[in-house]
Amino acid sequence: MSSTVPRPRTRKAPAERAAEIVAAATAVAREQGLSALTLRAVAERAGITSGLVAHYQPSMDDLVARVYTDLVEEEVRDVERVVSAAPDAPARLGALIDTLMDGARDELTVVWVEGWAMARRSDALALAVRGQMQRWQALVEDIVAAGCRTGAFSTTEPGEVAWELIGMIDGLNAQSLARGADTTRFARRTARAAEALVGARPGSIPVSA
Amino acid sequence: MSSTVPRPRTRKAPAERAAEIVAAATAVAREQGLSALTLRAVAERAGITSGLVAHYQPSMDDLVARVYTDLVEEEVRDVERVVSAAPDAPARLGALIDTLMDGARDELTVVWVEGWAMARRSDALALAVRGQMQRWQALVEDIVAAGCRTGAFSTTEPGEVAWELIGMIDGLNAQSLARGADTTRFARRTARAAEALVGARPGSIPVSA
DNA sequence: GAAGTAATTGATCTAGCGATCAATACAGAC
DNA sequence: GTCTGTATTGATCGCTAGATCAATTACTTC
Repeated sequence: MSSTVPRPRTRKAPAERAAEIVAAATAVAREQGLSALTLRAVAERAGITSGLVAHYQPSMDDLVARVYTDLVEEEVRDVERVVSAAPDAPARLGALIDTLMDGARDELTVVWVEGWAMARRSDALALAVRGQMQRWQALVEDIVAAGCRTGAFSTTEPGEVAWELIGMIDGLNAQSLARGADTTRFARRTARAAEALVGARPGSIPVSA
Repeated sequence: MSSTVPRPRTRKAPAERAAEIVAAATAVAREQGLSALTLRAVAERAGITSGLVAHYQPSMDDLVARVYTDLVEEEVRDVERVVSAAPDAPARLGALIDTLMDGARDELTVVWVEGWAMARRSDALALAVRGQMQRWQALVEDIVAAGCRTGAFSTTEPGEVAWELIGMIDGLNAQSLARGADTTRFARRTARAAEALVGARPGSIPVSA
């Protein structure tokens, strides 16, 4: 029976439509993870046909990489803003630990855990993941290097320490995701570990949690 | 043309065949990751039909969970053996860090990164992941608690510290996997962080790397 | 107001997934 | 040597994925 009523068409400028599609994809990824990014899921979210999504996106792999990049970039900017509000290097490192472990970022944790896994089958995504990791590393290295100049920290390898700090925090977030536990209670202890890594006086990195 | 030559049949005892299938699946997972565990991939590896794999495995989700459990359990036993060879708690913690970060476990890192990601869509796997995480935690907690009794460590929460140590190490391994970098160079620094966490004298946890 | 451009649809193709099952042929019991 | 139970095959179903494309229709332009 119900001879399908033809879907009303809304014709938009290519740039606008393309932006909408990326926005829809980003929303899907945020809510359901990167692996939920299918041609059809994005289309439904954007209120269009899967064919149109494909028309604007040469391949799904590319879209996934793009969305990953966008999401993480936004997070890095957020954290950058929070961190730069703190007065000195120890306070900044504390603020970094606080924000990254306050449990308000579970959606993003899902995104990059899936990103790590999926990157093994997608060159585009692998590239994106490596690129965003370097953003994080640069952000943290800046803080550590600044602390060294002040004399608050004393490591001779801020770059390496930065990698280690990120790895630690990411690992704890991923673990909490898998366990369904809260990351917050690890913040204080993580600050102690961070002091050892950057060579700061014990207790000099403040965390609020 | 080529009327397909019928495949020769080898009839085996159910228990034997079942074991073969699990073994084949484990091999596939080790070499290509958990996400490569398909009915057909396992069948090809075992030299049988996909139908037979399905016959012995009620569902693929279960097989994945089973393989995950087997692989991680084997790793835990390996590490347990290595660790118990060390004379005291600090040496054991050092040995733990050494083995887990010597780069010889990349295949396993792939397995549990994928495990974390896939667990979100498979209850059976989620259960397995949580179970194996607790195994790890128990192993590490034992070491930390022993160190506390000796006086080498001084934390009042060995269980929590154990979770944190595991999270750290896992995160660093996952990061190295994604970056294509070597984890080994983080071992020494990780030992310093571990000392801060367990409350040990700086430099008291030995690492060989 | 007409014409042409191109954004959009909807149907379709191929591929791979887990799962199911009638038919087959192997191995052990007698 | 024969029989019988069942391990095993091979074909198939239903589903979802990415991708492609002719047909359609909504805009812009003149």
